[in-house]
Order: sequence, then C-alpha cells, then structure tokens
Amino acid sequence: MPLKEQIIAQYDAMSPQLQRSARYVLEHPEEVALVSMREVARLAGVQPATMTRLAKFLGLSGYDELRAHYAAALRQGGDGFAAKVRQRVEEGSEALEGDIASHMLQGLSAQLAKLSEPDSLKRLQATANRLRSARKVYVLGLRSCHAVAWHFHYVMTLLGDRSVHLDGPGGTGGDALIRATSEDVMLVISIKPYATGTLELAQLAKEQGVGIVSITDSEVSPLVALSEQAIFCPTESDSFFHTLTPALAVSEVLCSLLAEFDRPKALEALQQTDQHLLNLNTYSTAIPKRQ
Amino acid sequence: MPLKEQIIAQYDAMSPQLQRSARYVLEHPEEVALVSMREVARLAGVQPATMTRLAKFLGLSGYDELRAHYAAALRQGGDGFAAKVRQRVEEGSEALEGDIASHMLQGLSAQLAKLSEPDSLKRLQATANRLRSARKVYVLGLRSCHAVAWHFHYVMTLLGDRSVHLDGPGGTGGDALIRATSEDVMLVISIKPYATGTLELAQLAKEQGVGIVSITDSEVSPLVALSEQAIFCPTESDSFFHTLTPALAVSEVLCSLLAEFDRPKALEALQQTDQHLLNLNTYSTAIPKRQ
DNA sequence: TATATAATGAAACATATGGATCTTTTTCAA
DNA sequence: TTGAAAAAGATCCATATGTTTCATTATATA
Repeated sequence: MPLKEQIIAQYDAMSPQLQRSARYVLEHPEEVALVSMREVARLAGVQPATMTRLAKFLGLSGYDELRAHYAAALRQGGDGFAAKVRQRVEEGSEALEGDIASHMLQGLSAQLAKLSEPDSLKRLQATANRLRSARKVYVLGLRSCHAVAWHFHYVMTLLGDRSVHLDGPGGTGGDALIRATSEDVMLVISIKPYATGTLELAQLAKEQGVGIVSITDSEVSPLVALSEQAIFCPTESDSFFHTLTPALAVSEVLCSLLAEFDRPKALEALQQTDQHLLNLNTYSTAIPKRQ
Repeated sequence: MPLKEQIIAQYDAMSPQLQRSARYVLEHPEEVALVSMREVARLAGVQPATMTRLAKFLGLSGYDELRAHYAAALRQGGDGFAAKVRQRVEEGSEALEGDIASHMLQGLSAQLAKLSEPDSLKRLQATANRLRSARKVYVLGLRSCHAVAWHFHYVMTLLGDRSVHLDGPGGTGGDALIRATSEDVMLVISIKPYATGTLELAQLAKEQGVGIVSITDSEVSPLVALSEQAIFCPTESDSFFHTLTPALAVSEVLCSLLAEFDRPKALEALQQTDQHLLNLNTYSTAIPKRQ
C-alpha cells in the first residue's frame, strides 16, 4: 500500500500529536476503514481535529479520502490474504518450505489459545486472588525462568512496591527472604529441568510460612507439592529449546488481573511512575544527539 | 456466519423490497460494513427506510447492529485483535472478571498468528541470516525489554559463546562494546516508550561500525533508522500494560533459526551444556532435602 | 528575555446519518 | 367494486460527523 509508505516516510516530519494519530492509523488500518473519524480519534487518544490535520498533512483533501484508501484495502483483503493464512492454519502441518518460523509461531498461538480454557482461567483467577491479599510478593525464577520472573517483578514495580525480586549479584538472591512472613506470598516460576536453587528457596520460604503460588509446566512438577496454587503452561516447541512464551503470557495476565482488582489505584500508580520516569528522561522517541 | 443463514432462511417471508435489500446485503457484505446506510440503500436500489426495516425484520434493534455484524466479520480477516480491544472499550468496564484473562490470551494468540504472515517471516529470516554471520552478537534491551534481551542471550549461551548481554550492575552495561567491531552485530530490543539509554547505545554501536538489527513495535520506531533489519511485533493488549509476549516469541524463533543453521553443532553445544550443568547439580526433579 | 511561530485544544458550524412518522400505493379477500 | 391490511414511499427529526475557526499553550528564534 503506497499510503502506508507515505505515512512512514513523512512520519518524522510530523508534530507529536500527528505522529500519535499516524501511528494508530498504521497499527489499526481496519478501524480507520470501519469506524467514524471521531471514534478513531478517541481510540488513538487524539482530538478529532488531529485526524483531519493528518489527512491534510498527507496531501489528501480530507479525512474521508484517507478512509477511502483503507476501505479499498479492506475490500480486497476481505477474502484475499487473511483467508489464506487461515487456510494455512487449517491445513495444519501441510506448510512445507522448511518454514520453521511459521510453524513455531502458529504452534505458540495455539498454545496460548488453549490457555484460555476454563481450567486455566480458574487457576489464573485463583492465583491472582492469592497474590492480591499478600503483603509482599516475592518473585523467584532462575535460569531460563529469570526472564519471566523479572518481567513480572518489573510490571509490579510500576504498580507499587509490594514486589520483591529474589535475585541479585554474588549469590545474594535469597537474602530478601530474611524478613518474609506468613503474610507474604512467593510466586515461583520454574519449568523442567527444574533449577535446584529455585526448589530450595521455595522450600525454605514455605517453611517460613510464606504462601507459595507457582507457574510451572506440569501437574507433576515438584513445585505442585509446595504450592497453594499452580498454573500450568506448555513449554514444548518444535525447536531444540523449551518455549517460555506461554509462561510469559501467563505472567502478564496475572499482572493485569492484579491491576484490575483496583483500577483507580493502578492508574494512579502508573501516573506516578510516568511522572518519575519523565523527570529522569528515561524515554525518548527520537535518536538522542550526543556531542 | 449465523446472520447470513438467517437472512436466507427468512428470505421467502420478506416483501419484494425487503428481498431486494436482503439480496444486496448477501451479495455485498463489505459494502454494508464500509458504507453508510443511505449509500447501501442507493446501491441496492431501495429506500433508506427499507434498510432499517430489514434490520428490524431480522430481529435486530436497528441498522447499526446489522452493520456491526458485517464489520466484525471483515475485521476477523484483518486484525482480529484490535477489534477485541475496541469491543472491550465499548462494553465499558463491566466485562466480567473471568473474561479479562480469556480476552487477553485469545488476543495474544491472534497476535502470534499474525506474526506468521509472509512479511514477518521474511523479516525473521533476514534478521537470522544477519545474526548468523556475526562474530559476536551484542544483545541490548533495557527496562521492559530486559526480559526478552536476557532470554535471547541465555539461549544463545547454551549454543556457544558468541552472545554478549549488554547489561551489568553499576551502569556498566555498555562497557562490553569497547571492543566491538564491524564484524559484530547488535540485536536491539525496544518498544514504545523507547528507553533513551537503548537508543544511545545503539547509536554509539552503529558509529563503531557494528551492524544493528532490532525487534521493535512499529515501522516508525526510532530504531528503524539505525537498523539493517527490523522485526515488528505488536505490543497492544487490553490491559494497562504493553505486552512483551510477541516480542519474546520472536526472540525464541530467532534462536531456533540460528540453531537450525547448523543442527549438529547446536546439538553438540547443548550436550556440552547439559554435561556442565549436570556436574554442577544445577537441576533437580525432586524437592531437595536440607539438614 | 522577549517575540514570533508552530502545535494543540475547545468550541461552533454545516451537513449527513439513522430512525420515526405519516401518506400514498398496492394487494387481495369479501 | 369496495374496504381493510400490508407495503412502499416521502418527509421530518434528533443526533453524530467531518471540518473550520479561534483561543491557548508550547517551542524555537532573535
């Protein structure tokens, strides 16, 4: 689509608000075609006028012309491309071409879809409930599961200060447990092969009366015996390695559920975080100049 | 689509004008979704009121509801996920608790499926190729993207010693670049809001002649200007936070592609790793006893 | 620092939209 | 042929839409 290229090409020359609207248009072409301008503006977090300005900026006569472009694209795509993808998926393993990537992605997609079955959902909800009432949440995940543990912790720090990540240089990771009590909960993430360190720390925490909830890969995982709640996620992939994508997804869902419990408070915390990071100049949208 | 069936079933019971409108709707579903009611009426050769009457005849509350059906159908071809987000927004916050998790997981599943479109696959392959020929691979991902960067690095260390993770205590993360050359490649992971530190380090590396490839969220990400190759992955979710699940999936696919380039060597490296970790008693399948 | 300029937000406007109402036409049984 | 009932057409209304204008706020320049 030439219009898309044009938006990308002119993006850098746009004002911040125009960029915002342009970005939304790039990422949600169907919405542009199907929904009113004011609605698109609302979704993009922009004033209605900005959408008109975007269209003019792109050299079009008005917003309607912009929509016309995307409507035309959708008309073609209707039974064109998307249908083919779906067809490919339905054909299953038929896709040859040595297309490892496609296989993996579709497999992962299916695994996530499976996670939305009632049993998983119930476990997610139960685990979120348990975490909700905790004074502090200790997060433990070693080796491959470090990524998931860290990410969970990171998101939780955006929301407040309840989260403690059990990791640190020089083998000091477990030290934070010193003052853990039975009011606290530990979220353990571990998949096969289970890291000895994870099991030891979890066991220790349990002996201190800390409640354990876990994200793991099987009903027969050693973590199950320690845990009040467990969520099971698949780790199989058709590559050499186990996949952590479902585990990360589960962790993200947990974060969301926790945030939903108290929307207003979550929003407030996020705004506070935003302000803090703004003060620190943490983020940028252009390549910074150095001298 | 059940609505289509319904129209067919009730067709015989309609008056001539209603049939005319129904027929047009059946034959031009995209128009119904994309165009105003009056316009559809004009195209169908029918009075505007007839379209309203058709909708009511079908038991719908009004024409808008009829259009909503066809819009939803069109969206499934295109994105699918954005629609779900939108729907949530419209429903307001009254979505049932249990549905949040389910929504999120299904949305993520759709996003991963979308990553297996030809364009993404081409980008994945090209990026893997570029990484393959590198002497060293520097991996950079700060803040939320740390999880992905770390996981990529971790898997790469299982395969060999080409990977260097640009992270470290005391702000020493960038030091490893000191000896980077044009034979090396840097994998940068960053999504909006882009961490200033990431952009700065990537820019610096590029000036040193290091090739840049990136995983980011948009064609208009600042990383695109720096990168020889870029892979785009969605980050939208219907929660407060951006999702990193697609980015992690992409990173896992990259690892697999890299391993596949030389299966025997990858296998050997993994066995070596296994042996090493075995010697260290890193893993266990039962809860360890302490005394 | 003061001033010019661009960017943004808010409000006002003309118009198009979907729906409701009322009138005319058609249909068909008595 | 006539009268009742259904269908179709015409008209009107409140609302939502895309656009423009103007005031306000950032941003850059001198």
